[in-house]
Amino acid sequence: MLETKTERVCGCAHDPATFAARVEQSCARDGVQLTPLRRRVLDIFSGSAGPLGAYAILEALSRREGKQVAPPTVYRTLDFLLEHGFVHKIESLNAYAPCEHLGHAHHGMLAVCDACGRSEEIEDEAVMRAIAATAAGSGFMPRTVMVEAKGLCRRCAEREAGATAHHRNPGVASSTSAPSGSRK
Amino acid sequence: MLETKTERVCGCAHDPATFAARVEQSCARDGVQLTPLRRRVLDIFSGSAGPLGAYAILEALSRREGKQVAPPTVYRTLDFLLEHGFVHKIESLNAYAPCEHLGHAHHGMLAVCDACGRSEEIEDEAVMRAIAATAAGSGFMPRTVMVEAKGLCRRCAEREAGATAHHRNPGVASSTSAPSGSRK
DNA sequence: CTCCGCACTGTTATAACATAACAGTCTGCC
DNA sequence: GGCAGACTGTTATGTTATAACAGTGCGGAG
Ligand SMILES: [Zn+2]
Ligand SMILES: [Zn+2]
Ligand SMILES: [Zn+2]
Ligand SMILES: [Zn+2]
Repeated sequence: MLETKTERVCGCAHDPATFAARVEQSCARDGVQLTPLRRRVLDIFSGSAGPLGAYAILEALSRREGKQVAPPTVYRTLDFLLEHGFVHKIESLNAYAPCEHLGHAHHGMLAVCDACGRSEEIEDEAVMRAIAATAAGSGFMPRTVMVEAKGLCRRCAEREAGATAHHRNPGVASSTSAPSGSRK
Repeated sequence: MLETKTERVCGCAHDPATFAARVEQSCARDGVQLTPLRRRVLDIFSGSAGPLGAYAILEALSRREGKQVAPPTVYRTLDFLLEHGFVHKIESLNAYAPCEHLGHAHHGMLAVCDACGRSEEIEDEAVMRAIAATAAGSGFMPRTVMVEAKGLCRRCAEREAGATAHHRNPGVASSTSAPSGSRK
């Protein structure tokens, strides 16, 4: 919610605040039906600093609508967004994150920060080629491939390095827990 | 349960039937405590043709013990096996599979067959190097990496190719559902 | 215009996956 | 004996996801 715009190699703007608007344009262009409900869920993603669990979305939605929303409503919306590649599921977190590379037929590697809970989607043509090659070598024909890494994002890694340099702090900065409805 | 021994590049025997015995040896060598309960769970893995969900293990265990077993019993056993690298969790399936590369400090890619439900663990030094490089390029410091592929294993791919060649069968061979407690 | 199908949403109930918290047992050590 | 630690049992509950069916609104065929 504090972070905006980070430049990447691919050159596209990943400003979370404009995520919903960009998806909206994409839908208009492709004749895909972006209903009010779906749009509200996109807004919720736009306003989040990290991946969201289905039930976190459910709560945000309930707050926004002023009345209780049921799980299938959320899961159906997520199905729609997943099918169209507007969001990705992070399996190791049971959470969902907005796609940061809308439009590219990217094959993304998801990197999740253990410290701040944010996720980022890294372009990785080389990784996917390596995986395809390895799979082919064993006779396996992949249809979908998922790569998820956990570790420290640049910001958190730098902050931690600084902390240890200053006062030899052994405790990990994990009091800064995940920003939104996911645990583990 | 029908399949035995498949030879791989790495040269180690992956016979599921001997999985429990091999883990047992490993524990004896390392002074790790392999209790009867843990051993029974290993046996259950040995007797399975594919990944097992926690509740599938629970049921198998309950049957074997003759009395109802509770979830924590299973999850604690799985924790033990995971910690020691004897089994892996397949996040995209919420299921667990025996390690096929006991002993190697492997970094495995898990390949799950959509048709027969089996999983295999493929060695992939190159993939892990590519991932590390990609991550480094974006400033991310990975601690753990997960690679999961879904598609067709060699056997199923061949069978399907044969089927389509013979009578132009459009229906996927998905009636041959997953072998054990997992869906999706 | 009417009827129908289709896409979307609402609602209730339940399935599937996972953990918290506390109690009991056994074993080895002081 | 008394105690600590590792393991297991037990009860209850939390979290994630889906099944099944009902209602609504809209556009096109007849
Ligand atoms: Zn993406
Ligand atoms: Zn971070
Ligand atoms: Zn392994
Ligand atoms: Zn197969």
